[in-house]
Amino acid sequence: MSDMTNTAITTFTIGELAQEFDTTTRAIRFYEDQGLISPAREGQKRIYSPADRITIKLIMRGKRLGFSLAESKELIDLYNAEDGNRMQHVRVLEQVNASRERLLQQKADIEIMLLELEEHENRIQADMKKP
Amino acid sequence: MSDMTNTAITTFTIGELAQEFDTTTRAIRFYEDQGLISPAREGQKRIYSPADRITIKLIMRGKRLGFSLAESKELIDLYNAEDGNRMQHVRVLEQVNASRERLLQQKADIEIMLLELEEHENRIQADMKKP
DNA sequence: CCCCTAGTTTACGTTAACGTAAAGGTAATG
DNA sequence: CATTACCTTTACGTTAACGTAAACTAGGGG
Repeated sequence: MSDMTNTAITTFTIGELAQEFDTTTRAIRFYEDQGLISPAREGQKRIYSPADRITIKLIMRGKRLGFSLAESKELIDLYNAEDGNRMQHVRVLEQVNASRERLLQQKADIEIMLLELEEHENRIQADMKKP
Repeated sequence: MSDMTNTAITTFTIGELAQEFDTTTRAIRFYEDQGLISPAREGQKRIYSPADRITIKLIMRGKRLGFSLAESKELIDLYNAEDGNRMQHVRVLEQVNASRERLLQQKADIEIMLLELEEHENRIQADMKKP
């Protein structure tokens, strides 16, 4: 154990997170560069908190859905905006709705593509029994 | 009417399709360059068939889901592979399953993000009533 | 005949999201 | 004490997906 004074806070190294999310340390540093995460430092070394880890998880999920890093950053900033006055709140709610609509559109696209895949699969399987 | 000998086949110009799919002629020509479509020609001019139009629709849907053009091309080739022997069929079915799994993963990601958005929205709306 | 619109090719420019290489610091380990 | 395993910064390279500009053609209108 490295430090008994620590109150048992789980932290992660950049290598651990890279492995867990099947990415590279270069990528994770790049996300920091773009302002999506700001891990603590212990000397030179980056120390990632559970919250940082969640943020990376969100980034990866965004990537799977074709979100750009800029878009993911918007979402992250959205969730991190604790200090809201009413003006901010309204804008945040608008952003939430915009994101929701995008996701629903994607969901609809997925349903269509799944149906088309199934149709195609059926045609092929029918084709395999015939000649 | 341009030609009475034509048997009433609907065709499209590149400009029409660019408008319909809210993109540019440059983009559509690029897709051709990458081998995703091969429109007919009338002299120099590209003439797009309904099938070409469907292909472009598929490309656009793919883009909304974060598919690269290479990935969309795979799907298009998948659908266009009418001339299948059994070897081909097996590979096609594998491809279909791979695509399906990807889409299901995306769908799961979307459900999670929708839930998170809703949670966040609730927190904010609760926050707006308090102080 | 001139202009306008819509098409064409060719080619260089641009942005995002890292990859890759170089050069170095640090801590444990044989 | 030298090696190994991770970490660091800096910086140039790369790929995808077009954007943008230049220069040209073809057809219809006034």
